[in-house]
Amino acid sequence: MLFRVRTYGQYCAMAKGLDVIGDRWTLLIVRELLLSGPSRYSQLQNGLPGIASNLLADRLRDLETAGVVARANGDVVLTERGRALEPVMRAIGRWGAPLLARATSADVFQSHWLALPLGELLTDHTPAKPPQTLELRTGDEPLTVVVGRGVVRIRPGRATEPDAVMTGPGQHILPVLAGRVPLAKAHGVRVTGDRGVLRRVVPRA
Amino acid sequence: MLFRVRTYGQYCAMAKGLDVIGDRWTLLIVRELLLSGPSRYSQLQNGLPGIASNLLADRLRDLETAGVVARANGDVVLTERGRALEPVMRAIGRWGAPLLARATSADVFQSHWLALPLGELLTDHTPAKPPQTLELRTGDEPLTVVVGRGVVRIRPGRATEPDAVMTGPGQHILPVLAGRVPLAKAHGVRVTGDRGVLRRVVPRA
DNA sequence: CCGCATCCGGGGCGATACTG
DNA sequence: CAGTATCGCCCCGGATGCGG
Repeated sequence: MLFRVRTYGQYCAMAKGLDVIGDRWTLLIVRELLLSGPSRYSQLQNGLPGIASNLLADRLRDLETAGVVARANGDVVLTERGRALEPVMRAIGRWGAPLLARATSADVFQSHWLALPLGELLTDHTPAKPPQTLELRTGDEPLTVVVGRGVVRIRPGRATEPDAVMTGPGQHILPVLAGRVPLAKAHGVRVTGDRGVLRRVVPRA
Repeated sequence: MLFRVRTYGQYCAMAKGLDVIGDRWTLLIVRELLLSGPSRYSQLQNGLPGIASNLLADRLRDLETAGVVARANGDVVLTERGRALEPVMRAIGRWGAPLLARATSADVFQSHWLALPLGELLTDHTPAKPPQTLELRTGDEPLTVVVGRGVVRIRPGRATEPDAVMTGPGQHILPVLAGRVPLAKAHGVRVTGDRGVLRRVVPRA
Protein backbone atom coordinates (compact mmCIF):
# COMPACT_ATOMS: atom_id res chain seq x y z
CA MET A 1 0.00 0.00 0.00
CA LEU A 2 2.76 2.41 -0.88
CA PHE A 3 1.90 5.63 -2.65
CA ARG A 4 3.47 6.69 -5.86
CA VAL A 5 6.09 9.33 -5.19
CA ARG A 6 8.33 8.69 -8.16
CA THR A 7 7.97 12.00 -9.93
CA TYR A 8 10.33 14.11 -11.98
CA GLY A 9 9.25 17.10 -9.93
CA GLN A 10 9.36 19.44 -12.89
CA TYR A 11 6.85 22.10 -13.82
CA CYS A 12 6.76 20.85 -17.41
CA ALA A 13 3.85 19.31 -19.26
CA MET A 14 5.97 16.53 -20.71
CA ALA A 15 7.46 15.60 -17.36
CA LYS A 16 4.02 15.64 -15.75
CA GLY A 17 2.70 13.40 -18.47
CA LEU A 18 5.58 10.99 -18.10
CA ASP A 19 4.97 10.89 -14.35
CA VAL A 20 1.73 9.10 -15.23
CA ILE A 21 2.45 7.12 -18.39
CA GLY A 22 6.24 6.82 -18.21
CA ASP A 23 6.44 3.64 -16.18
CA ARG A 24 7.22 0.37 -17.84
CA TRP A 25 4.23 -1.47 -19.40
CA THR A 26 1.87 1.41 -18.73
CA LEU A 27 1.41 2.59 -22.30
CA LEU A 28 1.17 -0.97 -23.56
CA ILE A 29 -1.70 -1.57 -21.17
CA VAL A 30 -3.43 1.48 -22.61
CA ARG A 31 -2.72 0.12 -26.09
CA GLU A 32 -4.53 -3.11 -25.27
CA LEU A 33 -7.52 -1.24 -23.90
CA LEU A 34 -7.64 1.00 -26.95
CA LEU A 35 -7.44 -1.92 -29.37
CA SER A 36 -9.70 -4.36 -27.57
CA GLY A 37 -12.08 -2.09 -25.69
CA PRO A 38 -13.29 -3.00 -22.20
CA SER A 39 -11.22 -5.98 -21.12
CA ARG A 40 -10.96 -8.48 -18.36
CA TYR A 41 -7.81 -8.81 -16.32
CA SER A 42 -6.85 -12.08 -17.98
CA GLN A 43 -7.51 -10.69 -21.43
CA LEU A 44 -5.05 -7.89 -20.72
CA GLN A 45 -2.54 -10.44 -19.50
CA ASN A 46 -2.86 -12.35 -22.77
CA GLY A 47 -2.30 -9.21 -24.79
CA LEU A 48 0.79 -8.32 -22.78
CA PRO A 49 3.01 -11.40 -22.98
CA GLY A 50 5.75 -11.24 -20.40
CA ILE A 51 4.09 -8.92 -17.92
CA ALA A 52 4.11 -10.04 -14.31
CA SER A 53 0.71 -10.38 -12.73
CA ASN A 54 1.55 -8.12 -9.81
CA LEU A 55 2.83 -5.46 -12.18
CA LEU A 56 -0.39 -5.52 -14.14
CA ALA A 57 -2.34 -5.14 -10.93
CA ASP A 58 -0.10 -2.28 -9.76
CA ARG A 59 -0.34 -0.44 -13.05
CA LEU A 60 -4.10 -0.78 -13.21
CA ARG A 61 -4.33 0.70 -9.73
CA ASP A 62 -2.04 3.59 -10.67
CA LEU A 63 -3.94 4.24 -13.88
CA GLU A 64 -7.21 4.15 -11.99
CA THR A 65 -6.10 6.75 -9.46
CA ALA A 66 -4.73 8.83 -12.34
CA GLY A 67 -8.14 8.72 -13.99
CA VAL A 68 -6.92 6.95 -17.11
CA VAL A 69 -8.92 3.76 -16.61
CA ALA A 70 -11.99 2.82 -14.61
CA ARG A 71 -13.75 -0.37 -13.61
CA ALA A 72 -17.17 -1.26 -14.91
CA ASN A 73 -18.53 -4.45 -13.34
CA GLY A 74 -15.26 -6.29 -13.54
CA ASP A 75 -14.16 -4.85 -16.86
CA VAL A 76 -11.30 -2.41 -17.18
CA VAL A 77 -12.28 0.49 -19.42
CA LEU A 78 -10.48 3.54 -20.72
CA THR A 79 -11.85 6.83 -19.47
CA GLU A 80 -12.09 9.91 -21.67
CA ARG A 81 -8.69 10.87 -20.36
CA GLY A 82 -7.37 7.47 -21.31
CA ARG A 83 -8.71 7.65 -24.86
CA ALA A 84 -6.99 11.01 -25.11
CA LEU A 85 -3.74 9.06 -25.11
CA GLU A 86 -4.40 7.79 -28.61
CA PRO A 87 -2.38 10.57 -30.31
CA VAL A 88 0.54 9.77 -28.03
CA MET A 89 0.42 6.11 -28.97
CA ARG A 90 0.06 6.82 -32.67
CA ALA A 91 3.06 9.12 -32.52
CA ILE A 92 5.17 6.51 -30.77
CA GLY A 93 3.96 3.85 -33.18
CA ARG A 94 4.88 5.92 -36.20
CA TRP A 95 8.29 6.62 -34.76
CA GLY A 96 8.86 2.98 -33.80
CA ALA A 97 7.61 1.48 -37.06
CA PRO A 98 11.02 1.52 -38.80
CA LEU A 99 12.42 -0.54 -35.95
CA LEU A 100 10.19 -3.43 -36.98
CA ALA A 101 12.56 -4.09 -39.84
CA ARG A 102 15.14 -5.32 -37.35
CA ALA A 103 12.70 -7.49 -35.44
CA THR A 104 13.90 -10.94 -34.45
CA SER A 105 12.01 -14.18 -34.75
CA ALA A 106 11.90 -14.30 -30.96
CA ASP A 107 9.42 -11.44 -30.95
CA VAL A 108 5.89 -12.37 -30.08
CA PHE A 109 3.23 -11.32 -32.55
CA GLN A 110 -0.47 -10.81 -31.97
CA SER A 111 -2.52 -9.82 -34.94
CA HIS A 112 -4.65 -7.18 -33.24
CA TRP A 113 -1.50 -5.09 -32.78
CA LEU A 114 -1.75 -4.44 -36.51
CA ALA A 115 -5.01 -2.56 -36.14
CA LEU A 116 -3.51 0.84 -35.40
CA PRO A 117 -0.78 0.92 -38.05
CA LEU A 118 -3.01 -0.62 -40.74
CA GLY A 119 -5.70 1.94 -40.02
CA GLU A 120 -3.20 4.68 -40.80
CA LEU A 121 -1.44 2.88 -43.61
CA LEU A 122 -4.25 1.60 -45.79
CA THR A 123 -6.43 3.86 -47.87
CA ASP A 124 -9.36 3.35 -50.20
CA HIS A 125 -8.08 4.27 -53.65
CA THR A 126 -11.37 3.53 -55.37
CA PRO A 127 -14.09 4.85 -53.07
CA ALA A 128 -16.74 4.53 -55.77
CA LYS A 129 -16.48 0.75 -55.88
CA PRO A 130 -18.73 -1.30 -53.62
CA PRO A 131 -17.29 -2.24 -50.20
CA GLN A 132 -14.94 -5.20 -50.01
CA THR A 133 -13.39 -7.24 -47.25
CA LEU A 134 -9.94 -8.74 -46.86
CA GLU A 135 -9.34 -11.38 -44.24
CA LEU A 136 -5.88 -11.61 -42.72
CA ARG A 137 -4.94 -14.98 -41.29
CA THR A 138 -1.86 -14.26 -39.26
CA GLY A 139 -0.66 -14.29 -35.70
CA ASP A 140 -2.91 -15.64 -33.01
CA GLU A 141 -6.26 -14.76 -34.55
CA PRO A 142 -7.69 -13.57 -37.86
CA LEU A 143 -8.19 -9.91 -38.66
CA THR A 144 -10.60 -8.37 -41.13
CA VAL A 145 -10.02 -5.31 -43.27
CA VAL A 146 -13.21 -3.65 -44.46
CA VAL A 147 -12.79 -1.07 -47.21
CA GLY A 148 -15.49 1.07 -48.80
CA ARG A 149 -16.72 4.64 -49.30
CA GLY A 150 -13.17 5.86 -48.90
CA VAL A 151 -12.80 4.40 -45.43
CA VAL A 152 -10.68 1.50 -44.21
CA ARG A 153 -11.64 -0.18 -40.98
CA ILE A 154 -9.90 -2.99 -39.10
CA ARG A 155 -11.87 -5.51 -37.08
CA PRO A 156 -10.79 -8.54 -35.08
CA GLY A 157 -12.11 -11.91 -36.19
CA ARG A 158 -12.80 -13.40 -39.59
CA ALA A 159 -14.99 -12.08 -42.34
CA THR A 160 -18.27 -13.74 -43.27
CA GLU A 161 -17.62 -13.76 -47.03
CA PRO A 162 -14.20 -12.23 -47.66
CA ASP A 163 -13.35 -11.08 -51.18
CA ALA A 164 -9.78 -12.11 -50.51
CA VAL A 165 -7.82 -13.95 -47.84
CA MET A 166 -4.19 -13.24 -47.00
CA THR A 167 -2.18 -15.79 -45.07
CA GLY A 168 1.31 -15.59 -43.63
CA PRO A 169 3.46 -14.48 -40.72
CA GLY A 170 2.90 -10.92 -39.53
CA GLN A 171 6.50 -9.94 -40.10
CA HIS A 172 6.08 -10.60 -43.83
CA ILE A 173 2.47 -9.51 -44.20
CA LEU A 174 3.07 -6.00 -42.89
CA PRO A 175 5.72 -5.00 -45.46
CA VAL A 176 3.41 -6.20 -48.23
CA LEU A 177 0.49 -4.18 -46.90
CA ALA A 178 2.83 -1.20 -46.50
CA GLY A 179 3.68 -1.47 -50.19
CA ARG A 180 7.38 -1.87 -49.48
CA VAL A 181 7.62 -5.49 -50.61
CA PRO A 182 5.80 -6.89 -53.64
CA LEU A 183 3.55 -9.83 -52.93
CA ALA A 184 5.59 -12.11 -55.16
CA LYS A 185 8.71 -11.53 -53.10
CA ALA A 186 7.13 -11.99 -49.69
CA HIS A 187 8.03 -15.44 -48.45
CA GLY A 188 5.25 -17.37 -46.86
CA VAL A 189 2.55 -14.88 -47.83
CA ARG A 190 -0.30 -16.25 -49.91
CA VAL A 191 -3.40 -14.59 -51.22
CA THR A 192 -6.55 -16.33 -52.41
CA GLY A 193 -9.53 -14.63 -54.02
CA ASP A 194 -9.63 -11.20 -55.61
CA ARG A 195 -6.24 -9.54 -55.45
CA GLY A 196 -7.88 -6.31 -56.56
CA VAL A 197 -8.68 -5.69 -52.89
CA LEU A 198 -4.96 -5.49 -52.23
CA ARG A 199 -4.35 -2.99 -55.01
CA ARG A 200 -7.30 -1.03 -53.66
CA VAL A 201 -5.93 -0.51 -50.16
CA VAL A 202 -2.14 -0.80 -50.34
CA PRO A 203 -0.44 2.61 -50.58
CA ARG A 204 1.00 3.32 -54.03
CA ALA A 205 4.74 3.15 -54.39
CA MET B 1 29.54 -2.94 -19.72
CA LEU B 2 26.24 -4.74 -19.91
CA PHE B 3 24.27 -4.86 -23.13
CA ARG B 4 20.74 -3.71 -23.58
CA VAL B 5 18.49 -6.71 -23.31
CA ARG B 6 15.46 -5.13 -21.69
CA THR B 7 12.96 -5.42 -24.50
CA TYR B 8 9.26 -6.10 -24.64
CA GLY B 9 9.94 -8.65 -27.36
CA GLN B 10 6.81 -7.78 -29.26
CA TYR B 11 6.42 -7.36 -33.00
CA CYS B 12 4.58 -4.07 -32.50
CA ALA B 13 5.71 -0.62 -33.55
CA MET B 14 4.75 0.94 -30.24
CA ALA B 15 6.58 -1.68 -28.22
CA LYS B 16 9.65 -1.34 -30.44
CA GLY B 17 9.58 2.41 -29.97
CA LEU B 18 9.24 2.09 -26.23
CA ASP B 19 12.19 -0.29 -26.21
CA VAL B 20 14.26 2.72 -27.20
CA ILE B 21 12.58 5.72 -25.59
CA GLY B 22 10.67 4.03 -22.76
CA ASP B 23 13.39 4.15 -20.14
CA ARG B 24 13.26 6.70 -17.40
CA TRP B 25 14.73 10.12 -18.25
CA THR B 26 15.25 9.20 -21.89
CA LEU B 27 12.56 11.39 -23.40
CA LEU B 28 13.44 14.28 -21.11
CA ILE B 29 17.00 14.14 -22.38
CA VAL B 30 15.66 14.38 -25.91
CA ARG B 31 13.47 17.30 -24.79
CA GLU B 32 16.54 19.19 -23.59
CA LEU B 33 18.35 18.57 -26.85
CA LEU B 34 15.35 19.67 -28.86
CA LEU B 35 14.90 22.85 -26.85
CA SER B 36 18.53 23.82 -26.42
CA GLY B 37 20.17 22.36 -29.51
CA PRO B 38 23.66 20.83 -29.30
CA SER B 39 24.53 20.63 -25.62
CA ARG B 40 27.38 19.80 -23.36
CA TYR B 41 27.06 17.05 -20.79
CA SER B 42 26.88 19.52 -17.90
CA GLN B 43 24.30 21.62 -19.71
CA LEU B 44 22.09 18.57 -20.01
CA GLN B 45 22.59 17.88 -16.34
CA ASN B 46 21.43 21.39 -15.49
CA GLY B 47 18.31 20.99 -17.59
CA LEU B 48 17.50 17.68 -15.93
CA PRO B 49 17.45 18.42 -12.21
CA GLY B 50 17.54 15.22 -10.21
CA ILE B 51 19.16 12.94 -12.77
CA ALA B 52 22.11 10.91 -11.57
CA SER B 53 25.32 11.47 -13.46
CA ASN B 54 25.81 7.82 -14.30
CA LEU B 55 22.24 7.58 -15.57
CA LEU B 56 22.79 10.48 -17.93
CA ALA B 57 25.95 8.85 -19.23
CA ASP B 58 24.17 5.51 -19.64
CA ARG B 59 21.23 7.02 -21.46
CA LEU B 60 23.43 9.00 -23.79
CA ARG B 61 25.27 5.83 -24.69
CA ASP B 62 22.01 3.98 -25.31
CA LEU B 63 20.63 6.84 -27.39
CA GLU B 64 23.83 6.96 -29.37
CA THR B 65 23.75 3.28 -30.26
CA ALA B 66 20.07 3.68 -31.12
CA GLY B 67 20.98 6.46 -33.51
CA VAL B 68 18.95 9.10 -31.72
CA VAL B 69 21.87 11.30 -30.71
CA ALA B 70 25.44 11.70 -31.90
CA ARG B 71 28.58 13.40 -30.66
CA ALA B 72 30.09 16.33 -32.47
CA ASN B 73 33.38 17.44 -30.92
CA GLY B 74 32.17 17.10 -27.36
CA ASP B 75 28.62 18.28 -28.00
CA VAL B 76 25.65 15.98 -27.87
CA VAL B 77 23.38 16.56 -30.87
CA LEU B 78 20.09 15.11 -32.02
CA THR B 79 20.24 13.10 -35.21
CA GLU B 80 17.50 13.18 -37.83
CA ARG B 81 15.98 10.21 -36.09
CA GLY B 82 16.11 12.09 -32.81
CA ARG B 83 14.40 15.18 -34.22
CA ALA B 84 11.70 12.83 -35.51
CA LEU B 85 10.71 12.39 -31.89
CA GLU B 86 9.27 15.88 -31.75
CA PRO B 87 5.69 14.77 -32.55
CA VAL B 88 5.94 12.21 -29.77
CA MET B 89 7.01 14.86 -27.29
CA ARG B 90 4.38 17.33 -28.41
CA ALA B 91 1.71 14.67 -28.03
CA ILE B 92 2.86 13.81 -24.51
CA GLY B 93 3.11 17.49 -23.63
CA ARG B 94 -0.41 18.18 -24.82
CA TRP B 95 -1.71 15.25 -22.86
CA GLY B 96 0.23 16.20 -19.74
CA ALA B 97 -0.60 19.90 -19.81
CA PRO B 98 -3.77 19.60 -17.72
CA LEU B 99 -1.71 17.99 -14.98
CA LEU B 100 0.18 21.24 -14.51
CA ALA B 101 -2.85 22.60 -12.71
CA ARG B 102 -2.09 20.28 -9.80
CA ALA B 103 1.61 21.12 -9.70
CA THR B 104 3.14 21.66 -6.30
CA SER B 105 5.48 24.42 -5.26
CA ALA B 106 8.17 21.78 -4.86
CA ASP B 107 8.33 21.39 -8.62
CA VAL B 108 11.39 22.84 -10.26
CA PHE B 109 10.78 25.27 -13.07
CA GLN B 110 13.08 26.26 -15.91
CA SER B 111 11.78 28.80 -18.33
CA HIS B 112 12.99 27.15 -21.51
CA TRP B 113 10.54 24.32 -20.84
CA LEU B 114 7.85 26.79 -21.85
CA ALA B 115 9.14 27.01 -25.41
CA LEU B 116 7.26 24.02 -26.79
CA PRO B 117 3.83 24.67 -25.23
CA LEU B 118 3.97 28.41 -25.91
CA GLY B 119 4.87 27.76 -29.52
CA GLU B 120 1.66 25.77 -29.89
CA LEU B 121 -0.47 27.96 -27.67
CA LEU B 122 0.23 31.47 -28.88
CA THR B 123 -0.96 32.77 -32.24
CA ASP B 124 -0.65 36.03 -34.10
CA HIS B 125 -4.16 37.45 -34.22
CA THR B 126 -3.11 40.56 -36.15
CA PRO B 127 -0.53 39.42 -38.72
CA ALA B 128 -0.73 42.74 -40.57
CA LYS B 129 0.74 44.69 -37.66
CA PRO B 130 4.51 45.12 -37.46
CA PRO B 131 6.44 42.51 -35.47
CA GLN B 132 6.55 42.88 -31.70
CA THR B 133 8.46 41.25 -28.88
CA LEU B 134 7.40 40.21 -25.40
CA GLU B 135 10.03 39.43 -22.81
CA LEU B 136 9.17 36.89 -20.14
CA ARG B 137 11.12 37.19 -16.90
CA THR B 138 10.41 33.96 -15.12
CA GLY B 139 12.17 30.88 -13.90
CA ASP B 140 15.92 30.66 -14.19
CA GLU B 141 16.41 32.82 -17.27
CA PRO B 142 14.44 35.22 -19.43
CA LEU B 143 12.54 34.10 -22.52
CA THR B 144 11.54 36.16 -25.53
CA VAL B 145 8.37 35.86 -27.58
CA VAL B 146 8.65 37.28 -31.06
CA VAL B 147 5.37 37.73 -32.95
CA GLY B 148 4.91 38.98 -36.49
CA ARG B 149 3.65 37.99 -39.96
CA GLY B 150 1.32 35.47 -38.38
CA VAL B 151 4.15 33.58 -36.73
CA VAL B 152 5.06 33.27 -33.06
CA ARG B 153 8.58 32.24 -32.16
CA ILE B 154 10.11 31.58 -28.75
CA ARG B 155 13.75 32.32 -28.07
CA PRO B 156 15.87 31.98 -24.94
CA GLY B 157 17.39 35.13 -23.50
CA ARG B 158 16.14 38.68 -23.23
CA ALA B 159 14.91 40.95 -25.97
CA THR B 160 16.90 43.98 -27.08
CA GLU B 161 13.97 46.39 -27.02
CA PRO B 162 10.87 44.54 -25.88
CA ASP B 163 7.46 46.10 -26.48
CA ALA B 164 6.32 44.55 -23.23
CA VAL B 165 7.84 42.69 -20.31
CA MET B 166 6.01 40.10 -18.24
CA THR B 167 7.31 39.15 -14.82
CA GLY B 168 6.21 36.44 -12.42
CA PRO B 169 6.44 32.77 -11.48
CA GLY B 170 6.00 30.30 -14.31
CA GLN B 171 3.07 28.57 -12.65
CA HIS B 172 1.08 31.81 -12.83
CA ILE B 173 2.41 33.13 -16.11
CA LEU B 174 1.40 30.08 -18.11
CA PRO B 175 -2.35 30.23 -17.28
CA VAL B 176 -2.34 33.90 -18.28
CA LEU B 177 -0.66 33.17 -21.60
CA ALA B 178 -3.08 30.29 -22.11
CA GLY B 179 -5.96 32.70 -21.71
CA ARG B 180 -7.43 30.75 -18.83
CA VAL B 181 -6.73 33.37 -16.16
CA PRO B 182 -7.13 37.13 -16.69
CA LEU B 183 -4.04 39.14 -16.05
CA ALA B 184 -5.71 41.05 -13.23
CA LYS B 185 -6.36 37.84 -11.30
CA ALA B 186 -2.90 36.33 -11.71
CA HIS B 187 -1.06 36.85 -8.44
CA GLY B 188 2.53 37.95 -8.79
CA VAL B 189 2.29 38.52 -12.54
CA ARG B 190 3.13 42.03 -13.70
CA VAL B 191 3.27 43.50 -17.17
CA THR B 192 5.05 46.67 -18.17
CA GLY B 193 4.90 48.29 -21.60
CA ASP B 194 2.34 47.69 -24.32
CA ARG B 195 -0.25 45.17 -23.20
CA GLY B 196 -1.49 45.02 -26.74
CA VAL B 197 1.18 42.41 -27.38
CA LEU B 198 -0.57 40.14 -24.91
CA ARG B 199 -3.94 40.59 -26.59
CA ARG B 200 -2.22 39.90 -29.88
CA VAL B 201 -0.86 36.47 -28.96
CA VAL B 202 -3.03 35.06 -26.17
CA PRO B 203 -5.71 32.69 -27.50
CA ARG B 204 -9.21 34.13 -27.35
CA ALA B 205 -11.55 32.72 -24.75
C1' DC C 1 36.11 22.32 -13.97
C1' DC C 2 34.03 18.55 -17.15
C1' DG C 3 32.77 14.06 -18.12
C1' DC C 4 32.17 10.47 -16.59
C1' DA C 5 33.14 5.63 -13.41
C1' DT C 6 32.49 3.39 -9.10
C1' DC C 7 30.23 2.10 -5.04
C1' DC C 8 26.20 1.51 -2.30
C1' DG C 9 21.26 1.40 -0.38
C1' DG C 10 16.52 0.95 -1.74
C1' DG C 11 13.02 -0.15 -4.58
C1' DG C 12 11.04 -1.21 -9.13
C1' DC C 13 10.71 -5.12 -11.89
C1' DG C 14 10.33 -10.12 -13.41
C1' DA C 15 9.13 -14.93 -12.46
C1' DT C 16 6.82 -18.17 -9.81
C1' DA C 17 3.77 -19.81 -6.32
C1' DC C 18 -0.24 -19.31 -3.93
C1' DT C 19 -5.17 -17.97 -2.58
C1' DG C 20 -10.29 -16.47 -2.23
C1' DC D 1 -10.51 -15.68 -12.69
C1' DA D 2 -8.36 -11.93 -10.46
C1' DG D 3 -5.44 -10.90 -8.21
C1' DT D 4 -1.75 -11.33 -3.67
C1' DA D 5 2.77 -13.06 -1.69
C1' DT D 6 7.39 -13.81 -1.97
C1' DC D 7 11.93 -13.61 -3.54
C1' DG D 8 16.04 -12.41 -6.41
C1' DC D 9 17.99 -9.26 -9.53
C1' DC D 10 19.01 -5.25 -11.43
C1' DC D 11 17.68 -0.52 -12.20
C1' DC D 12 17.63 3.79 -10.15
C1' DG D 13 19.13 7.59 -7.13
C1' DG D 14 22.75 9.83 -4.45
C1' DA D 15 27.40 10.36 -3.21
C1' DT D 16 32.03 10.23 -4.07
C1' DG D 17 36.26 9.57 -6.78
C1' DC D 18 39.24 10.36 -10.66
C1' DG D 19 41.60 11.26 -15.02
C1' DG D 20 42.05 14.81 -18.59
